[in-house]
Amino acid sequence: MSEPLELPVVQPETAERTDAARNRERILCAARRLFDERGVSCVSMDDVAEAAGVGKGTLFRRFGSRASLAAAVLSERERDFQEALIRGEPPLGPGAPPAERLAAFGEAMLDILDAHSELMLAAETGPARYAHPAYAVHRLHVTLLLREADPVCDAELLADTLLAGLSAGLYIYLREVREMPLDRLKEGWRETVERTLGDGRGVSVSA
Amino acid sequence: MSEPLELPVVQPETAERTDAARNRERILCAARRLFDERGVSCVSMDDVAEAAGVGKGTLFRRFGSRASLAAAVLSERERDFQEALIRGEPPLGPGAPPAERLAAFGEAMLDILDAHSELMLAAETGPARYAHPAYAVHRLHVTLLLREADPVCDAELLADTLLAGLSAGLYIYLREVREMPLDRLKEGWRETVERTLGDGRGVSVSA
DNA sequence: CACATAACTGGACCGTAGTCCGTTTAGTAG
DNA sequence: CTACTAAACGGACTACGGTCCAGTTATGTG
Repeated sequence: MSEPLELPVVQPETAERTDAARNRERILCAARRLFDERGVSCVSMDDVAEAAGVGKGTLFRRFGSRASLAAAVLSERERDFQEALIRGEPPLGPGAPPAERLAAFGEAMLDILDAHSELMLAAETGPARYAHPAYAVHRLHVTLLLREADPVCDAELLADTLLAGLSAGLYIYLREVREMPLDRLKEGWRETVERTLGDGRGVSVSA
Repeated sequence: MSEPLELPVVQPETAERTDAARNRERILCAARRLFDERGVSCVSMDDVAEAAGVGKGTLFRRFGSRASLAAAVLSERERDFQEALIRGEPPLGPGAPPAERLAAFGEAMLDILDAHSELMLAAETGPARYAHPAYAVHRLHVTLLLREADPVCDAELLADTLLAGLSAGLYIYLREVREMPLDRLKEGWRETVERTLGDGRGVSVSA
């Protein structure tokens, strides 16, 4: 409690030049539009550069990779989500017991995946997922909840393991290949959380 | 018990022409050697084709993609592993209680990852992991163990979730970026299995 | 305003995975 | 042995992600 966590928000040390800022906006805008129109996988980086009216070099200077561009397009959602985790209403935000917060976290992630799976898949290509600051935030959040609920567990490791179950690749496979409905995935997540944090099965909950 | 499972072994419906078989061997041999010499990520498909003395078209005709070639190179290990799962000694093979078999399964997978992480990463690029027959075998194995240990759980979903924690991408991240030793990952897996299958905490095991 | 300089720009360029298709060859039937 | 055909072959080709660098421009300073 108190100072919840220092978020690893990326603060540019040097202010951006005005033309650079303008191009960043153009690129993000064009990317959002194209991804929306054609589907993420049918949009190449050249397409984005051309639609934004900038050179390819500029595009890659701003957003080092395709995965990173996808992540940038997602960043607003992610900002809202992080806000809800840290300062929002329970059970997602502070106030609820850790097991409930963890359950709510997963369900919220699944909703985001449901809405943006293609984009999130593009954002976690290769090692990109673990390198992204958003992942670090999620990991820290889950780690703290686990540690709070059960101080003796290996929370650091368990957090990464649990988050693996919320990857976009797995989500798309479960939904599209295995044809599981969203509700089943949410129920499964709740089950996993209960089992992981000990839902009191057997252990008297009368306290 | 009795007929354990029908394994989805890929049986070519038409016999391979002798030149085709020869080229397959050449390719596998060259790939194994190059991967070993330079590291998987420093070997291109052109390199493999040239070293094998075949054209690129032939290479892709035999092994539809890079991921698939990597999987083929791994196939012997995988065959031995599957053999051990189905007919080997307990606790990996039949005979031990499901929770112990599941723990042993994960530890064995972690050993394989330890030995072949680069190759396995290459084999699970993109959606390849879930499409590969080996994944189907692992999934079925874990599903059956879960169902046996706890008939009321959603074993199908839980199996995929647990296997997500054994992906090559996560493994490499945990080992190389987070610098966790192999033993810690094994211990974490055991912990996860215990929590998932109820290690008897509270619930009387006297039955 | 003139200058210096650091940041930005665009597009030519590179290596790679994967495709296409005209040519060659293994296997078979007569 | 010859002829035929389906399969296999190989390398030119494409599309894409990502890099490089010579030229341009925004911005602070005298």
